[in-house]
Amino acid sequence: MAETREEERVLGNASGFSDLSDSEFLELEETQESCASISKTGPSSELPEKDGKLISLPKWKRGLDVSSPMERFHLKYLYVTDLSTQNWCEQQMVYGKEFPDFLTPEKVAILETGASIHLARELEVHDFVTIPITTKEDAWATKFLNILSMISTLQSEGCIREFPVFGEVEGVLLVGVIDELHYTTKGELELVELKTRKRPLLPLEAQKKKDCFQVSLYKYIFDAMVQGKVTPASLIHHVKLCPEKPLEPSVLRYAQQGGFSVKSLGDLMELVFLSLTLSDLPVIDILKIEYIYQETASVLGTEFVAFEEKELRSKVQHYIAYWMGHREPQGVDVEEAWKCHTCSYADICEWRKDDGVLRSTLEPQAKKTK
DNA sequence: ATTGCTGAAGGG
Repeated sequence: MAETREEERVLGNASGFSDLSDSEFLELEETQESCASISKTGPSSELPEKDGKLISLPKWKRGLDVSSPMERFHLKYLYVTDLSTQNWCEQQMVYGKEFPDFLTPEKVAILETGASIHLARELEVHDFVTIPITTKEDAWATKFLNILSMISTLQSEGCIREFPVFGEVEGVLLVGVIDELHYTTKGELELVELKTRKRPLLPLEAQKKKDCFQVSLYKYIFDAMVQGKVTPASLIHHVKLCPEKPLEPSVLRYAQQGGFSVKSLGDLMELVFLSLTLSDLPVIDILKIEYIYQETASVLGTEFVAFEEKELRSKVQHYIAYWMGHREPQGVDVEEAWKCHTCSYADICEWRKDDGVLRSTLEPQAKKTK
């Protein structure tokens, strides 16, 4: 059941789209895979050498490099979880971008278990239909179709899962997915973020802090979307989308099946903008995090997060400053050096070696300049 | 080739 990048799932019948059979899409999917597979390259081959030295970029690119991390990593946007990882340890997040797939098998297993629990919950509220896509315009169009159907499901049935959000923050586009949105019996819009845990223990304060930051960021972006602050133009600019580029026929057909008379991505974006702002969607009233034990699914703890916009904004400003190249990345303070114990990059971490953790123990006042 | 590019989250 491996999925490829050339296909994209959209919501199935449960959400108001008419009943196109899965088999029809599956057939298309096979055809697509066979012709697109050659263009697919493997994961980055930039791995640490045996002697422990890192090779991140070819030598010719080093030294003269004055570009921002956004440019260096060829990023058009960031994920919400990039920033929450950055909240945990900025240096670790940077290594994660430089050397993806650096996780231990144990960690991978925990993450996979978490992912499958999330998937099972998503399947409780809607089905998947597979649609072949070829361009990023197709991918975004599929996302928009999902948003349109989810808005109507939320307003009619009161609960949706895996709602995509995006918006420009501090000059950078942030993209993410909200686990769950539902109306409470009091009619308030509540966000739920589910966190599964390997061991039946409550999260540490640092973990909670990071998760609170994550859900606060979701609210910030979602609210901006329903308030009309996220415009098609901004998205086109950041993602460098071509709103007039022809969409894959399968995507167009699916849009029409859903009753959306759009002929281009541009049309679809306008429709999403209108739907977001004119569907009487409220801002998010309640932010809730639920920690559950992976093995039994029993609830270990529930956190209600007080949304502090100013505090959130100043954190985001600080994080984005790194991405824009306005400051160097930093690792954790010595008080949080325990985080290094479970970090995949501890062995190669330059922050640990020189100016980071040790600096604050050895030379609390005077910073050494390299 | 000096040129390019992205399901997001997954847990600690």
